Amino acid sequence: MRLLRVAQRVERELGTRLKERWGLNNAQFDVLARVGAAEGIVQQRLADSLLVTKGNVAQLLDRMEKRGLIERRPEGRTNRLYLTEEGRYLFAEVVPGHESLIDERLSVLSKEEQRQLSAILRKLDRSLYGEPPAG
Amino acid sequence: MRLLRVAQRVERELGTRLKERWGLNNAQFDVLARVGAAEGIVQQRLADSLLVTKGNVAQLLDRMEKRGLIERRPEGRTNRLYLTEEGRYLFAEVVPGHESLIDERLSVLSKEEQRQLSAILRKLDRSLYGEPPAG
DNA sequence: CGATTGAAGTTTAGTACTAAACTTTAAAGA
DNA sequence: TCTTTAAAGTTTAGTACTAAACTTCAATCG
Repeated sequence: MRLLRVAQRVERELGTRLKERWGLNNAQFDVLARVGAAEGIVQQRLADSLLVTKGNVAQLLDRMEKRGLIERRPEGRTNRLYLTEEGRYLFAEVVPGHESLIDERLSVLSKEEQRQLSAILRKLDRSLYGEPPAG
Repeated sequence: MRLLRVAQRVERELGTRLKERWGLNNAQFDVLARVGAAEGIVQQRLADSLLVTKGNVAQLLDRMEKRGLIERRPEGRTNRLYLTEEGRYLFAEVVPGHESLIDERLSVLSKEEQRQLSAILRKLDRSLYGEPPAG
Protein backbone atom coordinates (compact mmCIF):
# COMPACT_ATOMS: atom_id res chain seq x y z
CA MET A 1 0.00 0.00 0.00
CA ARG A 2 1.45 3.19 -1.21
CA LEU A 3 0.22 5.17 1.76
CA LEU A 4 2.53 3.28 4.06
CA ARG A 5 5.47 3.60 1.70
CA VAL A 6 5.06 7.34 1.34
CA ALA A 7 4.65 7.80 5.07
CA GLN A 8 7.76 5.71 5.65
CA ARG A 9 9.77 7.79 3.24
CA VAL A 10 8.60 11.05 4.74
CA GLU A 11 9.35 9.82 8.21
CA ARG A 12 12.80 8.62 7.22
CA GLU A 13 13.66 11.94 5.66
CA LEU A 14 12.35 13.94 8.59
CA GLY A 15 14.26 11.67 10.95
CA THR A 16 17.52 12.14 9.11
CA ARG A 17 17.09 15.88 9.16
CA LEU A 18 16.21 15.93 12.84
CA LYS A 19 19.18 13.82 13.77
CA GLU A 20 21.67 15.77 11.70
CA ARG A 21 20.55 19.17 12.83
CA TRP A 22 19.43 18.71 16.38
CA GLY A 23 20.41 15.25 17.57
CA LEU A 24 16.80 14.20 17.91
CA ASN A 25 14.97 11.27 16.44
CA ASN A 26 11.34 11.10 15.41
CA ALA A 27 10.12 9.75 18.71
CA GLN A 28 11.91 12.42 20.68
CA PHE A 29 10.64 15.10 18.37
CA ASP A 30 7.09 13.90 18.90
CA VAL A 31 7.53 14.05 22.64
CA LEU A 32 9.13 17.48 22.50
CA ALA A 33 6.44 18.85 20.21
CA ARG A 34 3.58 17.43 22.24
CA VAL A 35 4.89 18.42 25.64
CA GLY A 36 5.82 21.83 24.28
CA ALA A 37 2.27 22.26 23.04
CA ALA A 38 0.66 21.01 26.24
CA GLU A 39 2.90 21.47 29.22
CA GLY A 40 1.70 19.79 32.37
CA ILE A 41 0.45 16.81 30.38
CA VAL A 42 0.58 13.49 32.20
CA GLN A 43 2.55 10.50 30.85
CA GLN A 44 -0.43 8.30 30.07
CA ARG A 45 -2.10 11.10 28.10
CA LEU A 46 1.11 11.74 26.23
CA ALA A 47 1.29 8.07 25.31
CA ASP A 48 -2.32 8.13 24.10
CA SER A 49 -1.79 11.16 21.94
CA LEU A 50 1.34 9.69 20.34
CA LEU A 51 -0.34 6.30 19.80
CA VAL A 52 2.33 4.45 21.74
CA THR A 53 2.41 2.57 25.04
CA LYS A 54 3.08 4.13 28.40
CA GLY A 55 6.08 1.81 28.76
CA ASN A 56 7.60 3.33 25.68
CA VAL A 57 6.97 6.83 26.96
CA ALA A 58 8.57 5.99 30.30
CA GLN A 59 11.75 4.90 28.52
CA LEU A 60 11.81 7.85 26.15
CA LEU A 61 11.38 10.25 29.02
CA ASP A 62 14.23 8.61 30.91
CA ARG A 63 16.56 9.49 28.06
CA MET A 64 15.19 12.93 27.43
CA GLU A 65 15.29 13.75 31.10
CA LYS A 66 18.94 12.69 31.22
CA ARG A 67 19.65 14.95 28.25
CA GLY A 68 18.01 17.79 30.10
CA LEU A 69 15.15 18.42 27.70
CA ILE A 70 12.23 17.40 29.87
CA GLU A 71 11.26 17.45 33.51
CA ARG A 72 8.89 15.12 35.39
CA ARG A 73 7.03 16.70 38.28
CA PRO A 74 5.31 14.08 40.44
CA GLU A 75 1.82 15.01 41.49
CA GLY A 76 -0.25 12.44 43.31
CA ARG A 77 0.18 9.23 41.40
CA THR A 78 0.91 11.01 38.13
CA ASN A 79 3.88 12.78 36.63
CA ARG A 80 3.29 16.12 34.99
CA LEU A 81 5.70 16.91 32.19
CA TYR A 82 7.43 20.20 31.46
CA LEU A 83 10.15 21.40 29.13
CA THR A 84 13.39 22.54 30.68
CA GLU A 85 15.10 25.72 29.57
CA GLU A 86 17.02 23.75 26.96
CA GLY A 87 13.91 21.87 25.91
CA ARG A 88 12.05 25.10 25.42
CA TYR A 89 14.87 26.48 23.32
CA LEU A 90 14.95 23.37 21.15
CA PHE A 91 11.19 23.40 20.79
CA ALA A 92 11.29 26.94 19.45
CA GLU A 93 14.07 26.06 17.03
CA VAL A 94 12.90 22.71 15.76
CA VAL A 95 9.16 22.87 15.30
CA PRO A 96 9.02 25.73 12.80
CA GLY A 97 11.87 24.25 10.76
CA HIS A 98 10.15 20.92 10.73
CA GLU A 99 6.91 22.37 9.50
CA SER A 100 8.56 24.32 6.77
CA LEU A 101 10.22 21.14 5.58
CA ILE A 102 6.84 19.44 5.40
CA ASP A 103 5.43 22.38 3.47
CA GLU A 104 8.33 22.16 1.09
CA ARG A 105 7.68 18.48 0.44
CA LEU A 106 3.99 19.12 -0.06
CA SER A 107 4.69 21.91 -2.49
CA VAL A 108 4.78 19.46 -5.38
CA LEU A 109 1.02 19.23 -4.94
CA SER A 110 -1.36 21.90 -6.17
CA LYS A 111 -3.51 23.76 -3.68
CA GLU A 112 -6.45 21.72 -4.83
CA GLU A 113 -4.59 18.45 -4.31
CA GLN A 114 -3.49 19.50 -0.86
CA ARG A 115 -7.08 20.26 0.00
CA GLN A 116 -8.24 16.89 -1.33
CA LEU A 117 -5.51 15.03 0.52
CA SER A 118 -6.35 16.74 3.74
CA ALA A 119 -10.06 15.95 3.37
CA ILE A 120 -9.42 12.31 2.49
CA LEU A 121 -7.04 11.77 5.35
CA ARG A 122 -9.44 13.35 7.77
CA LYS A 123 -12.14 10.99 6.60
CA LEU A 124 -9.87 7.96 6.87
CA ASP A 125 -8.63 9.05 10.25
CA ARG A 126 -12.13 9.45 11.58
CA SER A 127 -13.20 6.11 10.19
CA LEU A 128 -10.21 4.29 11.65
CA TYR A 129 -10.67 5.96 14.97
CA GLY A 130 -14.40 5.58 15.18
CA GLU A 131 -14.84 1.98 14.10
CA PRO A 132 -12.82 -0.42 16.18
CA PRO A 133 -11.37 -3.21 13.99
CA ALA A 134 -14.42 -5.22 12.97
CA GLY A 135 -12.86 -8.68 13.23
CA MET B 1 1.11 15.54 10.02
CA ARG B 2 -2.02 13.57 9.54
CA LEU B 3 -0.48 11.37 6.86
CA LEU B 4 1.87 9.85 9.39
CA ARG B 5 -0.87 9.36 11.96
CA VAL B 6 -3.18 7.62 9.52
CA ALA B 7 -0.38 5.41 8.25
CA GLN B 8 0.53 4.54 11.81
CA ARG B 9 -3.02 3.56 12.64
CA VAL B 10 -3.41 1.46 9.52
CA GLU B 11 -0.14 -0.26 10.18
CA ARG B 12 -1.04 -0.97 13.77
CA GLU B 13 -4.35 -2.49 12.82
CA LEU B 14 -2.86 -4.59 10.05
CA GLY B 15 -0.15 -5.72 12.44
CA THR B 16 -2.62 -6.80 15.08
CA ARG B 17 -4.59 -8.75 12.54
CA LEU B 18 -1.51 -10.42 11.12
CA LYS B 19 -0.26 -11.41 14.52
CA GLU B 20 -3.58 -12.78 15.74
CA ARG B 21 -4.34 -14.77 12.64
CA TRP B 22 -1.01 -15.93 11.36
CA GLY B 23 1.65 -15.16 13.95
CA LEU B 24 3.35 -12.69 11.64
CA ASN B 25 4.27 -9.08 12.21
CA ASN B 26 4.39 -6.32 9.64
CA ALA B 27 8.05 -6.76 8.86
CA GLN B 28 7.68 -10.48 8.33
CA PHE B 29 4.63 -9.98 6.18
CA ASP B 30 6.57 -7.57 4.00
CA VAL B 31 9.34 -10.08 3.55
CA LEU B 32 6.92 -12.90 2.83
CA ALA B 33 4.96 -10.83 0.33
CA ARG B 34 8.05 -9.57 -1.46
CA VAL B 35 9.86 -12.88 -1.65
CA GLY B 36 6.64 -14.59 -2.67
CA ALA B 37 6.24 -12.10 -5.48
CA ALA B 38 9.84 -12.33 -6.61
CA GLU B 39 11.42 -15.60 -5.66
CA GLY B 40 15.15 -15.80 -6.23
CA ILE B 41 15.57 -12.20 -5.10
CA VAL B 42 18.85 -11.42 -3.36
CA GLN B 43 19.02 -10.02 0.18
CA GLN B 44 20.35 -6.61 -0.74
CA ARG B 45 17.61 -6.11 -3.32
CA LEU B 46 15.01 -7.21 -0.81
CA ALA B 47 16.32 -4.65 1.66
CA ASP B 48 16.20 -1.93 -1.00
CA SER B 49 12.64 -2.72 -1.95
CA LEU B 50 11.47 -2.71 1.66
CA LEU B 51 13.34 0.51 2.41
CA VAL B 52 15.30 -1.04 5.25
CA THR B 53 18.95 -1.92 5.80
CA LYS B 54 20.57 -5.18 4.81
CA GLY B 55 21.45 -5.75 8.46
CA ASN B 56 17.80 -5.69 9.33
CA VAL B 57 16.98 -8.11 6.55
CA ALA B 58 19.70 -10.49 7.68
CA GLN B 59 18.15 -10.62 11.17
CA LEU B 60 14.61 -10.98 9.91
CA LEU B 61 15.62 -13.82 7.63
CA ASP B 62 17.38 -15.58 10.49
CA ARG B 63 14.08 -15.75 12.35
CA MET B 64 11.95 -16.58 9.37
CA GLU B 65 14.37 -19.27 8.28
CA LYS B 66 14.20 -20.81 11.75
CA ARG B 67 10.42 -20.78 11.53
CA GLY B 68 10.64 -22.58 8.24
CA LEU B 69 9.07 -19.91 6.05
CA ILE B 70 12.04 -18.93 3.94
CA GLU B 71 15.13 -20.53 2.49
CA ARG B 72 18.49 -18.95 1.63
CA ARG B 73 20.32 -20.53 -1.29
CA PRO B 74 23.90 -19.30 -1.49
CA GLU B 75 25.05 -18.51 -4.99
CA GLY B 76 28.42 -16.95 -5.47
CA ARG B 77 28.65 -14.23 -2.89
CA THR B 78 24.90 -13.69 -2.75
CA ASN B 79 21.97 -15.48 -1.17
CA ARG B 80 18.92 -16.11 -3.31
CA LEU B 81 15.70 -16.31 -1.35
CA TYR B 82 12.84 -18.76 -1.78
CA LEU B 83 9.68 -19.63 0.09
CA THR B 84 9.51 -23.03 1.70
CA GLU B 85 6.43 -25.21 1.38
CA GLU B 86 5.02 -23.62 4.52
CA GLY B 87 5.99 -20.16 3.40
CA ARG B 88 4.21 -20.68 0.12
CA TYR B 89 1.13 -21.85 1.93
CA LEU B 90 1.16 -18.84 4.22
CA PHE B 91 1.73 -16.51 1.29
CA ALA B 92 -1.37 -17.85 -0.45
CA GLU B 93 -3.42 -17.50 2.72
CA VAL B 94 -2.27 -14.16 3.99
CA VAL B 95 -1.83 -11.85 1.05
CA PRO B 96 -5.43 -11.96 -0.26
CA GLY B 97 -6.86 -11.57 3.25
CA HIS B 98 -4.60 -8.64 3.83
CA GLU B 99 -5.65 -6.92 0.66
CA SER B 100 -9.31 -7.41 1.35
CA LEU B 101 -8.82 -5.83 4.74
CA ILE B 102 -7.24 -2.82 3.10
CA ASP B 103 -10.10 -2.60 0.62
CA GLU B 104 -12.52 -2.75 3.50
CA ARG B 105 -10.81 0.13 5.26
CA LEU B 106 -10.70 2.16 2.07
CA SER B 107 -14.38 1.56 1.44
CA VAL B 108 -15.29 4.63 3.48
CA LEU B 109 -13.93 6.63 0.58
CA SER B 110 -15.86 7.13 -2.63
CA LYS B 111 -14.43 5.81 -5.89
CA GLU B 112 -13.52 9.34 -6.81
CA GLU B 113 -11.71 9.88 -3.53
CA GLN B 114 -9.81 6.65 -3.89
CA ARG B 115 -8.73 7.74 -7.32
CA GLN B 116 -7.62 11.12 -6.03
CA LEU B 117 -5.73 9.59 -3.13
CA SER B 118 -3.96 7.19 -5.41
CA ALA B 119 -2.94 9.97 -7.81
CA ILE B 120 -1.73 12.23 -5.02
CA LEU B 121 0.30 9.53 -3.35
CA ARG B 122 1.88 8.56 -6.63
CA LYS B 123 2.89 12.15 -7.17
CA LEU B 124 4.31 12.45 -3.66
CA ASP B 125 6.08 9.16 -3.94
CA ARG B 126 7.71 10.12 -7.19
CA SER B 127 8.75 13.47 -5.83
CA LEU B 128 10.26 11.99 -2.70
CA TYR B 129 12.02 9.32 -4.65
CA GLY B 130 13.28 11.57 -7.42
CA GLU B 131 14.58 14.51 -5.43
CA PRO B 132 17.11 13.50 -2.82
CA PRO B 133 16.66 15.58 0.35
CA ALA B 134 17.76 19.03 -0.72
CA GLY B 135 19.64 20.09 2.38
C1' DC C 1 49.15 -15.40 -10.37
C1' DG C 2 48.78 -12.29 -6.02
C1' DA C 3 46.98 -7.85 -4.18
C1' DT C 4 43.24 -4.56 -4.20
C1' DT C 5 38.71 -3.25 -4.36
C1' DG C 6 34.07 -3.35 -3.57
C1' DA C 7 29.56 -5.65 -3.18
C1' DA C 8 26.82 -8.89 -0.34
C1' DG C 9 26.13 -10.64 3.90
C1' DT C 10 26.74 -10.94 9.08
C1' DT C 11 27.50 -9.14 13.55
C1' DT C 12 27.34 -5.71 17.26
C1' DA C 13 25.81 -1.82 20.01
C1' DG C 14 22.28 1.11 20.74
C1' DT C 15 17.38 3.05 20.39
C1' DA C 16 12.39 2.30 19.67
C1' DC C 17 8.56 -0.18 20.50
C1' DT C 18 5.20 -3.70 22.54
C1' DA C 19 3.09 -6.77 25.84
C1' DA C 20 2.93 -8.09 30.15
C1' DA C 21 4.36 -8.31 34.89
C1' DC C 22 5.11 -5.52 38.68
C1' DT C 23 4.85 -1.27 42.00
C1' DT C 24 2.66 2.54 43.89
C1' DT C 25 -1.08 5.14 45.37
C1' DA C 26 -5.75 7.49 45.11
C1' DA C 27 -10.30 6.49 45.70
C1' DA C 28 -14.35 3.64 46.57
C1' DG C 29 -16.79 0.32 49.38
C1' DA C 30 -17.33 -3.10 53.21
C1' DT D 1 -10.81 2.33 59.06
C1' DC D 2 -9.29 -1.31 56.37
C1' DT D 3 -9.58 -3.68 52.06
C1' DT D 4 -10.12 -3.76 47.30
C1' DT D 5 -9.78 -1.86 42.88
C1' DA D 6 -7.91 0.35 39.23
C1' DA D 7 -5.09 3.93 37.13
C1' DA D 8 -0.34 5.73 36.46
C1' DG D 9 4.12 4.62 36.17
C1' DT D 10 8.22 1.39 35.91
C1' DT D 11 10.58 -2.67 34.59
C1' DT D 12 11.59 -6.72 31.75
C1' DA D 13 11.93 -9.71 27.77
C1' DG D 14 11.66 -9.85 23.11
C1' DT D 15 11.43 -8.01 18.16
C1' DA D 16 12.52 -4.34 14.82
C1' DC D 17 15.47 -1.20 13.11
C1' DT D 18 19.85 1.57 12.15
C1' DA D 19 24.72 2.61 11.67
C1' DA D 20 28.91 0.95 11.51
C1' DA D 21 32.41 -2.53 11.90
C1' DC D 22 33.62 -6.79 10.20
C1' DT D 23 33.82 -11.04 6.89
C1' DT D 24 33.70 -13.21 2.50
C1' DC D 25 34.43 -13.62 -2.06
C1' DA D 26 34.21 -12.27 -7.15
C1' DA D 27 36.30 -9.45 -10.27
C1' DT D 28 39.82 -6.46 -11.70
C1' DC D 29 44.46 -4.69 -11.95
C1' DG D 30 49.53 -4.99 -11.23
